[in-house]
Amino acid sequence: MSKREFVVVGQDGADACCPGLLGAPLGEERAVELAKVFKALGDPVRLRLLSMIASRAGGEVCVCDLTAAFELSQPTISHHLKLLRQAGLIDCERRGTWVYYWLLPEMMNKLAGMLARPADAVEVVS
Amino acid sequence: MSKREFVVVGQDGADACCPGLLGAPLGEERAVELAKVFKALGDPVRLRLLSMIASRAGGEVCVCDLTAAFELSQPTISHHLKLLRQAGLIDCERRGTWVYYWLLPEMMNKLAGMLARPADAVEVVS
DNA sequence: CCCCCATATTGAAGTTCTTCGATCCAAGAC
DNA sequence: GTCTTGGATCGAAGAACTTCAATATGGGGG
Repeated sequence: MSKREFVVVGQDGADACCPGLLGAPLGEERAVELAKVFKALGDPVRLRLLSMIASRAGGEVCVCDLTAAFELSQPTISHHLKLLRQAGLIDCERRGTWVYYWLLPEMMNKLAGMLARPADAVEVVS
Repeated sequence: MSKREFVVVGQDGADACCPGLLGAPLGEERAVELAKVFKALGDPVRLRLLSMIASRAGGEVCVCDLTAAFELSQPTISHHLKLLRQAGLIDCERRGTWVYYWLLPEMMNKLAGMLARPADAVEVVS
């Protein structure tokens, strides 16, 4: 067994996001947090929900439209939306009878930054 | 229920990657494929493994080093490495007694591109 | 040839995830 | 107030995931 050790760089404060996955070994805490978000993306239904929400022109989608787009029960869609919201990927608001969801681009940018190679990661134009 | 429909743009051929999550609603097939990759990233152990592999200077890591870095059994690490490999994120080769793993940057770039906003997505400098 | 070491595979136990039907809550219409 | 409709929550069933001990495989060394 080649005796080399891994120096962990991770956890540089609550929201400091920047070494990325590819720059230095991830600390366990940060890995647990990041994994929650990727896990939220790890389901076809949730990916399609997110994509529908993100690509809608006005920036907002009514739950009724989302539910109608799948052959799944309404509670199931509601559950997936909840997971996406808990992952920090979307948010919602009730307006009268309907509830509208929209994308939170910060989290998407953060993830994209984590995946990009260190050289490319700098470039997240907001 | 507001009667609007979603036009699916998805599946533009095997590996055409480009509308991204945020540009147009994802087709089911593409969602299923993408979800597999994100699911592979949705576990803290696998995230750390990937990060260790990606950040290692020489570009390659011996399994023995990876196994030593966790308090998990050797079969468990082996299983996680297999999932990462099946997701197209890493590859490996046996050289004598040891097996070495390395990152496949194409998949990382593809994912980063999917998450980036359409405007930003163009910029994957190889 | 037989033994040893590094990984992979198998099989099983416990946990978590996905989904549903049933039910509850919020808000508008009457 | 009562009714209706959109959406969230609850509880349960089945599938999938994580982990381990045991075992198999592949190569080098004696």
